[in-house]
Amino acid sequence: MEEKTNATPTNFIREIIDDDLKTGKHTKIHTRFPPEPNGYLHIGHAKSICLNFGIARDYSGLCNLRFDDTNPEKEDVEYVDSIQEDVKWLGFDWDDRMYYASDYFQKLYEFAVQMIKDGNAYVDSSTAQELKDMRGTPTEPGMFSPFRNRSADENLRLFNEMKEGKYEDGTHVLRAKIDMASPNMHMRDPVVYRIKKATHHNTGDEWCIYPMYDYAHPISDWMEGITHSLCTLEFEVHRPLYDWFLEALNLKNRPRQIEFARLNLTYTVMSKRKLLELVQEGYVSGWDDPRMPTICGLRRRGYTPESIRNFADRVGVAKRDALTDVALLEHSVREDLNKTALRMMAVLKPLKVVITNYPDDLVEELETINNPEDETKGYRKIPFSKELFIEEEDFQETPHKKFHRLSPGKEVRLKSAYIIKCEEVIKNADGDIIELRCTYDPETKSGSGSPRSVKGTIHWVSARHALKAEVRLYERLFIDEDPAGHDDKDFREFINPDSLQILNGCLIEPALANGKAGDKYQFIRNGYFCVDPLSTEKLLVFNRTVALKESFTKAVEKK
RNA sequence: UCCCCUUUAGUGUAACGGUUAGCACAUAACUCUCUGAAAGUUACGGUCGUGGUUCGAAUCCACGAAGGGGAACCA
Repeated sequence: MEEKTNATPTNFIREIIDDDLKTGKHTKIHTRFPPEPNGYLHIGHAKSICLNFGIARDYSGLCNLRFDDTNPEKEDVEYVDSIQEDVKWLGFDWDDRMYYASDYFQKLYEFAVQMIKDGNAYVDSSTAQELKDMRGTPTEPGMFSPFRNRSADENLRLFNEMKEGKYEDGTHVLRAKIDMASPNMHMRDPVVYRIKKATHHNTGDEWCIYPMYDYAHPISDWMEGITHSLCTLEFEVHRPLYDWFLEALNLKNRPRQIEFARLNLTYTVMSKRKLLELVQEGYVSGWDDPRMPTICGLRRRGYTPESIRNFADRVGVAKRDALTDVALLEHSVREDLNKTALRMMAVLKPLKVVITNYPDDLVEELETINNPEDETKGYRKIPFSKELFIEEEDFQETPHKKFHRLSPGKEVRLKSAYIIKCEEVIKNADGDIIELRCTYDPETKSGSGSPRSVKGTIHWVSARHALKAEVRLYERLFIDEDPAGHDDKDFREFINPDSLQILNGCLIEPALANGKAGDKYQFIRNGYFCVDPLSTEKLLVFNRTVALKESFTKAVEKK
């Protein structure tokens, strides 16, 4: 369990850490995963979680979970709960180091007072619009606010009054005094505190002034003893500010911010706003819809934590914007499930087969292996009888030349059972095939050592013993590789109308009767499936996690 | 328009001045198979461009191009 054969590949961040360890800059590595509790975590967060917690694990360091909750209007406990659940589910543990940026509000306030005393911050009483107007543009420097030279005493008094709730939202802000002419807009006297008379999910009504991210983040990192503060590329231009606050407050043992490219996956969207729109506008059933790239969606879809961690390792970490092929994610689950999932017989689109020469009332209990990749998973019995169901598409009346399943006069092996031969095709008045009449060769029972072999082997269920089930097949949610990547088109235009297909008449082998939510199986020759949380004894519901790779249909389709 | 970042096969990533530029996924072919899966073998295919430095450049420099980010009292 401990030693991994497939070690996490190195990356530029690990190289920086190696170097910091070598030079003695640090002796212990400390990272953090700092989500804002304003939405559900998705696969992109999983990358960050695996990076931060993975580094802590590999360097015998620590990784904190910290809720970056400096904006009460957007945050909610619903999200802090789901985030904890998802991080744990992914297999990571923050021990007792779960923090909130809001835990630091008092300290943050004191540091702000210090900055005012040092002449590094001032209260600005301009309106938001005036602030915007004075900021200038990327090509033109900003202008000094008329409030920029208020005395420290006046600033202190005003800032305290802001805190005491004397002023309304938007009437004053605290600003860092930096450089209104900086080519980096973030350095043009950024807002440090704003007034928000809102109830905070953690601190309630204790505060009515809230620190901005740019200010709270470096200090929170510093207070937790973070050595490497990893974030995504869009914060690159914030780094000078991050460093500026640490410098202005003369803090020692400073954390270092390092940016990496966020994860993008083909055929999906990753922004919280877009995911929210998919939920709110009813394109999906909720945050945990199995088509969603959210952690809870992937979990419900049947993805395993192991497969997501392996995926994150394979994706790697770098600084260039990338669009990762979702096939890599799918490969990661297949790889994991192939080793762990029990094989089961399940017929999604049933076609009746009657074995005419099989005794009417005989039921044989045939033995089959649970997972050929893992002998220790053992064997089980499957009932076999005269009337069976096979997969509709495993029969072709006029077979394609390379088709080697069942067709008139041809033979096929029923997995773990017998070789059968199709003798007669029964059709209804409309000409639809409704039944196949076959004969079986009693000498070919599985495990009997029969020398006969046929090209095809198909799965089946016994009509009398099969259970009914609902099976949900999922396709990609979007028909475009990069639905959010078109300036001229809304991502909704690329929604795949056929991303969900519900099959109602599926028939599954009786061993599947007591599957519990989340149980994972391979339905032989069909794919990997898991029991949906909404599944009941009365109505078994399965989600297809991912189909098996299928070279035959692909080859045929190409012709 | 100004600032910052990035650029290696179809995709993702490695190589840190000296390797036939590696690995994974994808794709294709074959072998095997009581899953047309898995497994195994093979194939395919790459350093953004132009100059320069150097005995030697994916790697260093310059210029250019392309992509991304940046002007919330969001994170």
